[in-house]
Amino acid sequence: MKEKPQIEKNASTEEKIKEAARKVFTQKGYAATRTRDIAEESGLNLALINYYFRSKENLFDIIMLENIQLFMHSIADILNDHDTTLKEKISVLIGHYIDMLIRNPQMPIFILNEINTNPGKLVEKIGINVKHDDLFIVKQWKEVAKLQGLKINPIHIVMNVVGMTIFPFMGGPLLRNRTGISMEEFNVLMEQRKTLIPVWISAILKSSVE
Amino acid sequence: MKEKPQIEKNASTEEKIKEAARKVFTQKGYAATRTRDIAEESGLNLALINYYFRSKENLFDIIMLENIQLFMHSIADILNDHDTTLKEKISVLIGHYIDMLIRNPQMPIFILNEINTNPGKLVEKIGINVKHDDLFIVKQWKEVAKLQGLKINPIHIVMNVVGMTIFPFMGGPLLRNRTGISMEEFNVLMEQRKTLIPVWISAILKSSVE
DNA sequence: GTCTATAAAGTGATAGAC
DNA sequence: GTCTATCACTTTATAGAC
Repeated sequence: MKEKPQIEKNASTEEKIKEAARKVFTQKGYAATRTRDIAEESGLNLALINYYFRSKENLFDIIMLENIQLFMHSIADILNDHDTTLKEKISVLIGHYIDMLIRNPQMPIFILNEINTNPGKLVEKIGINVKHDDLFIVKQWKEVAKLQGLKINPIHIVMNVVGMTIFPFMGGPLLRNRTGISMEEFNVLMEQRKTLIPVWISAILKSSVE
Repeated sequence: MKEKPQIEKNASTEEKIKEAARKVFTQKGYAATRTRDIAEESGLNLALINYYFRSKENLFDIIMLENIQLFMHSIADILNDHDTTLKEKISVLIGHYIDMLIRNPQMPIFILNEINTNPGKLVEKIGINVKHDDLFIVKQWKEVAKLQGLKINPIHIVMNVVGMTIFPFMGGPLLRNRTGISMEEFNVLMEQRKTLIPVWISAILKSSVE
């Protein structure tokens, strides 16, 4: 996996602007960031932003699309892997996301807030490009559900996995403020959750037999 | 519990502005809302906003403080109730929040986003005003944990309860878009979760004995 | 490609009439 | 208290020199 440096020294001007924009947009949101902020953050001139990207909105769209692709990246591959069990898929997925969220803790709140603020505009850009029913994990779910007699809407399980994985990062700043735990301690807890959440999901499934 | 009408017809001018501001701020966030939006939404004049509230920021602070108080309201009472068990407290809390979130689904993303955007400014205003260790629920947790031999940091349980309860509302717009389920169907799922989440939490606790 | 200067449009806030 | 008109300032975007 390619590591992305905070501000690459010898990057092209275009790339410098994108990196700066990614940082500022993610931190302050679209409306609150000024093109001047991006220029300052990148150490470049204000006019260059329009020279390379034509407009603030266009630059934002590019950044956001990349963010979303990063978020969706490899999900389909994981969910469609024919060589892993259902449980294994869940574990891999959770580990994958927690790793990414430790590096980019502000991403989910940024993405969800922009979706919320601008309903319709962003949602259509998000596509796994795979029909749900074609995913191997759906077949596996149906098998397991039948075998174990699970009486539960799988959407609830999805909500639980995603909520338990992502939410702590969204509430992190507030939580750390209330409890006084440090960023390092917080990340240790998140690392623990990589192994804990799959266990909890198993327990939830066991409690959902009729 | 007092029901709050969307736009009260015979409300005072001050209250009309507050209602409009609450709506627009919650939908678009602080930076993206213009005082003109609030004026238009309230059906009143732009100048009245400054007449009654002096500035956009001051109005926002008032709205946000009320939102946070609504969010925190009665939590301490529930957590400190000497007449309910630990499990009952969790059930009451979840039901309380899901009811509120069905009415105000955008609230969490709004609040968390503003906290994220403006670190420090809002966090200090949020206070349960009760020392954690004084809460009766903490005592109950310790008892239960000792009795059942629970080996788990209670912060994980808090994250799970809050994440499973609140996150679905934050991801709701995206989820509905991807799955095609309607707002009504979504709310039915949320109603189900009032009883399901407590069961799941029990299952998680059972799986956490050493 | 990169910069300075400035146009063009928006935005929070207020003065002053009613 | 409420309105219209307007000021003062910010912000995006571009023209034009280098």
